[in-house]
Amino acid sequence: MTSSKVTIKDIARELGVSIATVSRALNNSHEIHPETKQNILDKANEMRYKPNIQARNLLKRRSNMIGVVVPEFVTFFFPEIIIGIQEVVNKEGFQVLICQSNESSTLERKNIEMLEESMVEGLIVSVAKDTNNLDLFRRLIQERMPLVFVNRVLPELNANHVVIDDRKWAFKVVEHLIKCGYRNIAHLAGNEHLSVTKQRLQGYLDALTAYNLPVKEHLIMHVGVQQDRAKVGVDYLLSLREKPDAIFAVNDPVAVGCILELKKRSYKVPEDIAVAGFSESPIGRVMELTSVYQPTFEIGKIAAEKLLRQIKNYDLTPETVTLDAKLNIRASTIPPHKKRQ
Amino acid sequence: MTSSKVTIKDIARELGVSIATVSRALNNSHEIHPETKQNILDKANEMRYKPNIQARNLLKRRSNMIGVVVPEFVTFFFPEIIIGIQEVVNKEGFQVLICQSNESSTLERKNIEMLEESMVEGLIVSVAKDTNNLDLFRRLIQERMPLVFVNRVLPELNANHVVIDDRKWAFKVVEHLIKCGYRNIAHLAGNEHLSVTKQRLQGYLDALTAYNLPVKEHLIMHVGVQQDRAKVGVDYLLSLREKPDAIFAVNDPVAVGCILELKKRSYKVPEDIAVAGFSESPIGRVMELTSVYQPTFEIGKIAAEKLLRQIKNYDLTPETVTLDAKLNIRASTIPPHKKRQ
DNA sequence: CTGAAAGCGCTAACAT
DNA sequence: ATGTTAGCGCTTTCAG
Repeated sequence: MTSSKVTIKDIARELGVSIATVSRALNNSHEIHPETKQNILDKANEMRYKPNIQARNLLKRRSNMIGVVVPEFVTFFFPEIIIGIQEVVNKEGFQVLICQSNESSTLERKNIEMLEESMVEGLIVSVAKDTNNLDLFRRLIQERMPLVFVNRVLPELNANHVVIDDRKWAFKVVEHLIKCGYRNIAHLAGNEHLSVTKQRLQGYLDALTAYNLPVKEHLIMHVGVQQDRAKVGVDYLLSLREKPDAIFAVNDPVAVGCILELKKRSYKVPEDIAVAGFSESPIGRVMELTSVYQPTFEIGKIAAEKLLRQIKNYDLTPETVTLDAKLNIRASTIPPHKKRQ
Repeated sequence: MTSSKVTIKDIARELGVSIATVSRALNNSHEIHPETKQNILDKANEMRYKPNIQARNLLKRRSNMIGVVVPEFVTFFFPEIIIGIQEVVNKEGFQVLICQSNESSTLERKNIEMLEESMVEGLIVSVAKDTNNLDLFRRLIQERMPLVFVNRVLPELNANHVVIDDRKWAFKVVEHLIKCGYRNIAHLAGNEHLSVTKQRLQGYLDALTAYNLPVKEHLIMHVGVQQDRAKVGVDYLLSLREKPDAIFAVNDPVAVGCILELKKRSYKVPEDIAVAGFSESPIGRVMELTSVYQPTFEIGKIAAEKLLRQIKNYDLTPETVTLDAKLNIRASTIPPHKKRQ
């Protein structure tokens, strides 16, 4: 019934040749008579032969699979990275095993262990929001598992990283806000361990300093990276005596959450409070949210290329690739006619 | 270096036992002395032994992998279905190979062939918008490949399907519009071959008929399922002498596209034209779009369960599972105070 | 309770 | 150009 029952042995028996000859025909070796080759190919086709990859993989000690672990894949961001990855590795005959850690470092660990058991030849990882134990990754590196981090990376590790310059682009966002005349700019930051959180916060601080604005600690709050976390941030900021006139959120989900919360409280964006995000999302675009566009496909592609090179043992020196990005200014931060100053 | 170099042979040699004994210990067989077993387990641990799944799979003629092919996974919908799938099959020790056809039946075919080559034990598929050649699927069914369709199904095929009642829920959407007083309800339909297109169109027709409203062919247009396709639909509908007062779009992306296009032309939603979608999306929620919620996780879970049962040969009679859904009414269709009538 | 041996499907020397 | 043979790492009879 199932076609995968047919093996080269069957073809060999059927044609009265040896399995080696069949194998040669199937792998179009040159050391085979064209006629026998054609016969075998025809027969294989007729018998609906399908090679058993597992046998071949066992022999070659390969699996032709890589693993990808991301915090989630229900929003566009990681899926787009994954598409970039697939595009590159499929072309090289690799399959991709995709796991989502659901922002839990425990599940992340389990995923990675599952992927190891599945014998993936390499791993592309974007860590969960609470990942701060690096032992697992240290072990992987020590065991020479090809490994590339994307977006949410672990700079402490001597590994491959593919990122944008979060610090620089956060600076640009805040600089834009300052140039629009906003002076009391709050920052809703992400989870403390995350590389992107630290970098974007630093960019925010850089910009204030560069433009001689005071850093007000009470305008900075770590709320996390998810949309529903915006509420506590907005609640807090609006409770201040001196309310902010702009909010720079760690990412688009939080920024979108802010806009919704502000609207709920009848604050107008940007008239009363401007809002900017990061890692431009489709939903942010629809809401006219100022944000930083990340080249997601490109991130995936570059990460995949680096991983393949590592798998093939080309270059083994870990390296950080920093890709370009773009600040897109939209209605959520454009003040109506020289608002102030 | 690489831990996966250690085999049961190595452990056996190290301990002076046979590989059979090692195998027994590792598979906690009962026919082994507890002490030798413990020794072996300790040694395996010490040597960082990792079983070679491929060898085991080869022997057992399994792969422990299933394939999933969806049109895309950058919007929430299919990712959520996939999460449901993973949840079920991971628990059973299966891995999931995910492919996106990018709405192309050609790529869909390639994906499926790639998955076959990877020796997946079953397939969960949601077809591309232009899939109308069923030969590939007929072959799969004939070759007894376990197969479940979700959302975009092929009713012509005697296969497993997991869906909601698109016709019924489209009826409910249009019924709601009618009850709100809208009388000139247009339908922007999807690609003609798609099951969901046909069903939702039928539900639209059902509702008009049920409420004794005339079916106006010129208010129906097949535009496709992607957001950017809304433009041609809106252009057309607004060019009519008798413009519609409501639009029922085949899905949320098209509905969102409509709202954006209407706003661009200074039409107010819902005051000038109401808009309803289908398959509620996060972006739709933010835009206050009336839509039908689909139980995405559940769809994935049920599909996975059916597939596993097929793989294990439990029940082989193909079946269509119809899950419940929910109409969520939001601002995009609520007329301001008995608008008309 | 343990070991020897066969074999899953395939490739790659090594012969012929 | 083709066949023979030896495994890849593992499980599983079948003997002892």
